[in-house]
Amino acid sequence: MSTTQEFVQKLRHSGLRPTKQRIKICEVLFNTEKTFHFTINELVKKIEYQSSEKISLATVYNTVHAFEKKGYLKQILINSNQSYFDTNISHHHHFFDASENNLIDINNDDVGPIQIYKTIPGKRIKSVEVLVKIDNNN
Amino acid sequence: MSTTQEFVQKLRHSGLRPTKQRIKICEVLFNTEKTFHFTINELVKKIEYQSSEKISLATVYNTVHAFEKKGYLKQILINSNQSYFDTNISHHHHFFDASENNLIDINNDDVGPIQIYKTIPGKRIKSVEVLVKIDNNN
DNA sequence: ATCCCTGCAAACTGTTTGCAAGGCC
DNA sequence: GGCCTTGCAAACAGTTTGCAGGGAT
Repeated sequence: MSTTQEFVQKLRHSGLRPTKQRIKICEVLFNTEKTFHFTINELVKKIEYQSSEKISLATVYNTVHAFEKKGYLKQILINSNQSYFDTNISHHHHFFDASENNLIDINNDDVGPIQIYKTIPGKRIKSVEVLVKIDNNN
Repeated sequence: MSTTQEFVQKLRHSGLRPTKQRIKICEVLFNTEKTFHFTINELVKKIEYQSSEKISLATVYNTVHAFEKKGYLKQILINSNQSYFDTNISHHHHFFDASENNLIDINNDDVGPIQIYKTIPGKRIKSVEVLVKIDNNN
């Protein structure tokens, strides 16, 4: 749990003005025990539900992208018509359950070391992400 | 290199009528030495370039999805506003070069065995895909 | 006072759909 | 002939943009 003051500082520290909307979005995103995945639409609904106030769609997009650029959110790499974001910014992997269109975290510890035996000249590895597709067991 | 006859048979065998458009798309997709990645738009342009005839966008979408369902194409799981497809249907992995928005294949042999130490009850692993993000080395 | 941010609507992009005309079996 | 397929345009969904008004410093 964080206080409003901490969010204000966090925003200031990133060069983002602590507006009412951004603070509200911080509360919805970061005032939880567990990290979670969301789409912009889900986030908008969550905001309305939690505060009975509405934040303009464009503002939500702006803010989410600003937070992603600052490293407070990660964009999830699955192919979908909509963008998924993750409040878990630690390095981790995902199960993608195709039968339910559901995404589940896998901790870095739950994946053995990965060897890549191919290199690209002039390029350096930035991250290695594993996507495990799963299915109903029948 | 394949002949038109082989494409006709391939289509027939899949329960798809061998129309002029589908045969043309087969030629563009499968009459190459190397496999490649593409978006629908790139494919449309490639068709126009190679045959100076235009195939309706809706037909290209239909056909690509039909081919994907039949296993002749794979959809690539990167996050982008557009869908990427791959004519390489063998199990393999990808480098994603963020600085150039470029996707490079990694053969299955070039990735060591991957251990997943987490299971989801009632679910079975269908595939494990690795996405290696790379960067300019400076 | 200045500059940044918000909110609305319009614009845009990739994709899907409905339907009439045409092609394959 | 019957059914599938094509092509066009319209519809659709998610996202971005332009701009006027409002808020933060």
